Amino acid sequence: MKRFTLEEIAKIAGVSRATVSRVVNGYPHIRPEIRERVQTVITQTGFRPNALARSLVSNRSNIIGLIIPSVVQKVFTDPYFAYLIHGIAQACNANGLILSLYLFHSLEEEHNVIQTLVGTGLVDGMIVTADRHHQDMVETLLANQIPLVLIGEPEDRSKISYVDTDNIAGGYMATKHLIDVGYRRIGIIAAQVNKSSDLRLEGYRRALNDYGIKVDKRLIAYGNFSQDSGYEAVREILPYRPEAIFATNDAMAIGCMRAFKEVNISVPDDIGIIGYDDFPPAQQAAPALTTIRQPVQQSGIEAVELLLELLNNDVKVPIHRLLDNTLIVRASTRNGVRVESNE
Amino acid sequence: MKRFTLEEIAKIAGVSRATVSRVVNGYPHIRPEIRERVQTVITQTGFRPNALARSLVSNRSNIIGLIIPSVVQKVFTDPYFAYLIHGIAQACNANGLILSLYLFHSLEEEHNVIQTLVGTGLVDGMIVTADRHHQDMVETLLANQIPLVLIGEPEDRSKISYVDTDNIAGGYMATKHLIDVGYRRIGIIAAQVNKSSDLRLEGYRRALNDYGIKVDKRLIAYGNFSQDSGYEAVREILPYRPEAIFATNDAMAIGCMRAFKEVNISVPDDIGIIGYDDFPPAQQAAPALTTIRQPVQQSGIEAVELLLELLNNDVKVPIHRLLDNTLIVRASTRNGVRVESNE
DNA sequence: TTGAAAGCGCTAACAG
DNA sequence: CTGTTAGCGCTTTCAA
Repeated sequence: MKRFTLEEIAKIAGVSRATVSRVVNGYPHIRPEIRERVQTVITQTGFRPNALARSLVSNRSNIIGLIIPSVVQKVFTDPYFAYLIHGIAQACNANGLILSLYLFHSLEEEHNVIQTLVGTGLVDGMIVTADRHHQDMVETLLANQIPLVLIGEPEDRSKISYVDTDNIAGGYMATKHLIDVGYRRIGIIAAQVNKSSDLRLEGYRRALNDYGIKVDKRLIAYGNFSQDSGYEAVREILPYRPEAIFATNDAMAIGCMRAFKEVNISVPDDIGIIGYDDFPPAQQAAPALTTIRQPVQQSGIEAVELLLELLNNDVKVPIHRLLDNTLIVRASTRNGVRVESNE
Repeated sequence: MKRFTLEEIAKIAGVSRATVSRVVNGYPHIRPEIRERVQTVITQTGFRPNALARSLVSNRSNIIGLIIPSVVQKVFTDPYFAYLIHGIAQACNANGLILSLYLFHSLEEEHNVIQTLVGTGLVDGMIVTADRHHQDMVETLLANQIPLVLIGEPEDRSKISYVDTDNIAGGYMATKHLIDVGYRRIGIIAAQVNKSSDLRLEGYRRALNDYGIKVDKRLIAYGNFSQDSGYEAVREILPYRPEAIFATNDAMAIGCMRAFKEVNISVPDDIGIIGYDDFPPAQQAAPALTTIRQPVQQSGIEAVELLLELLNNDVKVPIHRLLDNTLIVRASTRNGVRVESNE
């Protein structure tokens, strides 16, 4: 299939290049018969305007970049990124955007690629998955005036737009649920040096405060979001006889359940447990895990749409978008204020 | 940081636009002092040539597309894709290519996106992960003369370039290992309607033939690459007393081991088992799984490099690149021709 | 409502 | 060795 240019289409249709351009772009004031004539030639030839030429004059490439400054292995195995990319790709397709993906295997590579990219005008904007170790890259992007949306709350919220799920509210919701169904001594397994987990922990604190329950430090332990770390961490808490545990992600919650099983503590009768994420393993756990569902895919969509707004109405102030989570009650927390077990 | 153009740099440096272009592109015959003067201005201004303008005139965007016509959820949870994308991204970074990612959530979306993309000259070429259900998309790409490299062997090998790991050799190698260490009645758990598995099965057949072992149909069963399916499938074979099982992926092999455990068959003494892939779960299995390691990341790299060759020396004949696998001996197959167990 | 012409920022002959 | 010039394919005034 030969590639045609505007010029050629114009000649075939016996009109000017400008006219063809107008029908291609849906400009309204064109004599119907002309429009039709041109249209016919376009379909017959299979003409598609050259994206590069278009971009050059319009100064918009319709390409956005997604930067994932993490270990590749981790990224593509973590359901979080699956949902996120799912949402981003979906929104790109819906808005006629091309998604370009930036993955790095070393900081040096990251630096080089970003440096050679920036300033070339290739991408209209960037989405960066938050990671506190890559502040300088974000600075570079910002310095080069590349519209930017972060996924996840950054350290410094003042100058960057981001979308995130509402982790404080989520942590609050999880803790409140435990309180609602009657648990009082509530432990938490948080994650070290992780902003999201920090915020969920903050929600936990606020909920306890609001319900007049004192925060007991001995009921707070830390893991690293892995199942094993949950298993380890909860054993530090167990001696202090918690009635329920809030793990700041599902994997750690499942690790907790493994620990309970080993010492014959039954869920949810002896102890309640709630996770966070609601990725597939939560449902498959036995008993099925009560958890907080994050709208991860939706945050991908929102990120693209926010970026689009940034591009279109050059807003200067950073915009922050927080998405609501949902409490998913399953079998790992007890039902109402029931006290006795079924067995 | 203001964006400069060649023209502006030229004016500042007191030379012509062409000269600046030449130093930017490393053209050799330039008076050193001029080169240096221009270079200085470039670094001072932070000038980067506009990628779009460059692409327009050179007719090369240096953007390649990666099309993954599968369910997004599956893709980003499967370690196979993690390694593959790892390799592709790495090769792109190394070769100054931009990677654009095409994910679809419906056939309609796939069709629309491909249609609007094709013919715009935005991408120089495409890498498509093989999937036998998307032949028409491949046809469209081909019809539009978009240089194409498939990952995995397609149904019709005649007209498309592809890279794959050598599945026949891998299947042969796995089977031969089982024979080498003394197993004779060797069963296989293959996967339905999967080209890779078919080829591995073919390797199994050839190995048995070469060693004078008759293929026994009762020792062949099929799963779908999931752990559960391996668990189910192997139970069909067990009544026929296999001495060893070759599962055409690790997940099914692990499913088999679960089945063995339930009926108290011990690995590797009562039965040997070998998997295929060597993704992390293989190592973590107990006993650790003997398996065939596929160079998946390397196939990503090779795919990019092959595409690059296609782009540069417009070769017309399809090129096929088969990568070698490695036998990884662990604890799930016995050692040498040892017969008695350790226990 | 349409065409002519300028120009987006760059590269690549072609002169000199 | 360097500058001039002519585009790459498109959009967009500006006239007509």
